[in-house]
Order: sequence, then structure tokens, then C-alpha cells
Amino acid sequence: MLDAALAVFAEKGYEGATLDEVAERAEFGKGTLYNYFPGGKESILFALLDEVYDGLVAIIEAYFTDEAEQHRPTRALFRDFIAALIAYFSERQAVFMIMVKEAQRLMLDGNTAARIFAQRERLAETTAAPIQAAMDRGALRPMDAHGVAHMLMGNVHGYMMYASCPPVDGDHHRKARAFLSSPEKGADFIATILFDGLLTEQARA
Amino acid sequence: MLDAALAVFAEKGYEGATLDEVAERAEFGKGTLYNYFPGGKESILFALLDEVYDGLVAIIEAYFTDEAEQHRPTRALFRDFIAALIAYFSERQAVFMIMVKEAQRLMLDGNTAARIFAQRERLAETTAAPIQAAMDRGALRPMDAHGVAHMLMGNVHGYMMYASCPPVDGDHHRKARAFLSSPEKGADFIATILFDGLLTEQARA
DNA sequence: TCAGAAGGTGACCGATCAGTCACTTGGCGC
DNA sequence: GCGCCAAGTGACTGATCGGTCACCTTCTGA
Repeated sequence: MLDAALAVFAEKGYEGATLDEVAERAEFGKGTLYNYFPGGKESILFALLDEVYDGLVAIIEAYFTDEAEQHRPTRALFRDFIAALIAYFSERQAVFMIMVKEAQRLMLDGNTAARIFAQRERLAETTAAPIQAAMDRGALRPMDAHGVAHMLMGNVHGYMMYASCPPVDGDHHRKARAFLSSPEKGADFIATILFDGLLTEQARA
Repeated sequence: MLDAALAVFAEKGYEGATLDEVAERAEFGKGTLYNYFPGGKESILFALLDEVYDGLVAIIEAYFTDEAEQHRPTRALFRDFIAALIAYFSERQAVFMIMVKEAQRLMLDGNTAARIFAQRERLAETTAAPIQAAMDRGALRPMDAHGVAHMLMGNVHGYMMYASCPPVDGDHHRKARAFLSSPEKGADFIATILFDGLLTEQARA
């Protein structure tokens, strides 16, 4: 049932989606929706977002607790983490769309901001742990690990927006974007910027 | 009149805003709105977004063509550019909200994606020029300047989302976020990540 | 076999709102 | 002062949609 809501909300957006359509997609009557979600349309959205964030937290935790990943070089560890996130979103366009269209909107709305922000904190917290560990062992610059985690997620988001947009007519950057269109290439791109930095060696002198 | 639309759309979101409210805020009758924007609600939104993007392109161009800025060290130039962007959005919360809530949504909607994406390309193009110049003179790593420009804008967006969110109850990161809450601190944070890179010197060996 | 519960249903209702249009207002030329 | 046009107006309408509820259809257990 939440799968149906995911598909419809992702396609039409929360406001544009009708419960009739969600019900039809779920192969239930509209009344049944209200048996499961007495809170109505909004509670369906929140349940959906909870599920989406739970899924994300789960794969992040799984990645960083995987025994094999534990003792790899820091840069390779995070580069592949970024690749895994990009692959995850690429295979789940609807999940990505919900997060962009609805979660961002709700985050900027006073009534719902706290709820969504708490979910994003969970995400950031989960990602911040291995970042803090890498800082502690001297592999990463000592900074606010929590803030770095937010920015890392933000970079993946930015990359997905950039990469997933349809080519514009007469777009002379199509080639450049195609270059970035695999999770591996995208992860290299982001990792180079974030971990190596944009400055050349001589510019640092 | 677009100012009124900006305020109302930013507060309630496009779908949630009513034209009655826009008209009231603008101190016009609803019919007058249709004299100016025969295309109705949607054409008001597009006119508004055009204005928003024009304003952004203008300040970016102004920053990079300012004579005094021309020959500063690359890192300082871009660090201050980031600070200027953060300050711009901080002073114009409504502009930021429109871009997050509506532009992002429209970018992921097949019918309107091309139009919004073209505007973002203009932004990226404007920012890409000085980045390309810095690459050409060997100050920045040779990469896809256009992609780097997108990621830079994305980082400012990510930072704004992170910084502008209201503190959550029991949020033990409030202090960390307060640390980032001035444009100067935020720009230092982003510039360190993007230009210097997260890896420590010894981890690069 | 039947009573009753649990789960499912969709026609209906009331509220909302984008868009319309017959009308008013005010200012300008003559 | 008058005619006329441009600009402005808001009550109205038709469509849409969230939410309700009286009813139906299993299923269970006695």
C-alpha cells in the first residue's frame, strides 16, 4: 500500500496526487486506505517518509558494519560508499523523488520541519560515526563530523539532481553529463572534490 | 506583484497558495492578476522563477566581473564567493524557499524540467567560467568545470538547508550548527572541504 | 447453519479554489 | 462636462478531491 503511495506521490507530487489514484494503484478501495491510515493523506506521507528514511539508514549501517569494508583505506571506503548511495538512488528513482519533492518541502515548513529534520539527523548521525572514526585515526581533517556528513549527503543529492536531469535541447554539455552518468564515475567525481580538494598541489604552496 | 507571489508561494508552497491570497497581499483584485498574467497561476510561478534566477545570475556575474576581485588568490576568491551566496540567501529566505520547494519539484517533473533546467544551466555556466579560468591557469584541478559549478551550487544549497533548520528539541548538535551559522563560518567550512579536501596530508601519501 | 466480527468498499458530501466576466472606476482628450 | 478607453474588481461557477459512512463480503467459531 505504501508502495502505491510512493509511486503516485513520486510521479504527481503530494499535493497533485489524489487518494483515489493511490487506492486504485494499491488495488484497494479508498475507504480501506482510511482503515490503515486513519490520519488521512498526511499520515500516509509521513509513514512513507519514515519507511524511506529507515531504508536509507539501514543500507548505510549495513555498509559500514560490513566486516570486509572495515579496514580499507579511508578514501576508498568513502568513495565506494558514495557509489553505493548513487546506485541506490539510481535504482529507486521514486525514493529519490519523494525525498527531493516532499521531504525538502516539509523541512522548510514550520509545522513539519522538526519531524523530517529528526529523520535527517538519524541519517547524518549514522554517516557521521565512520567519519568521526576516520578523523580520530588521523585520516581526515578534524572538523565537525556531523556537518561533514550532512554535506556529503548533500553532494550526493546535488549529483543526482545534476545527473538525472533530461538532456536539454541543444545542450552542449550532454557529453559532460554522460561522462558522469554511472555511479562509479559519479563517485570518482564527488570523491575527488571532497577528499582530494579542488586546489592543485602548487596552488596550496 | 511578483513580490507578493514570492512571499505567499514561499510560505505556503505553490499548491498551497491561493490566488486570492496573492491578490490580497499584492493589494489588487484577483481579476487584475489575470490582466497581468493571462496564463494564470502557473505563469505567475514561471515569471517569478525567471526573476529569481535572473537575480542570482546578476549577482554572480557582478561578483566575478568586479575589477577588485579579479586578481586575488583563487581560494580566497571562491571562498568569498561562497560567503556572498550564503549571505544572499540568508537575507532572502523567501527566494531560497522558492528555489528549494518549487524549482526542485519542477525540475523532476517531465513537463517543466527543461525550462527550469535551462535556468540552472545559466547559473552553472556563469559560475563555470571563472572556474574554468582558474583551471586553465593551473590553480584548480582540471575537471569538468561545468559539473564542478553545479556541485558548488549544490554545496551552498546543502549548507543552507543544514544551517537554516530550526533546532530540534534535545538536539545535541545545536552548538555545532550555531558554529556554522554565519556566512563567514559557513563559507570557511565549505571552502575547506571543496578546495583543501577532507584528507589529511599524511593520508594522501 | 448462522450470528457476529473484521475487513473492505465506493457513492456521496462539503469545502476549496482556479478561472471568468459583467461591472465599476478614474483619467485623458476634446 | 462628456464620451471613451484602460485598468481594476470580486461575486460567481464548475470541477476537483479529502474525508465519511452505510453497506457488503468474507471468515470464524459455536
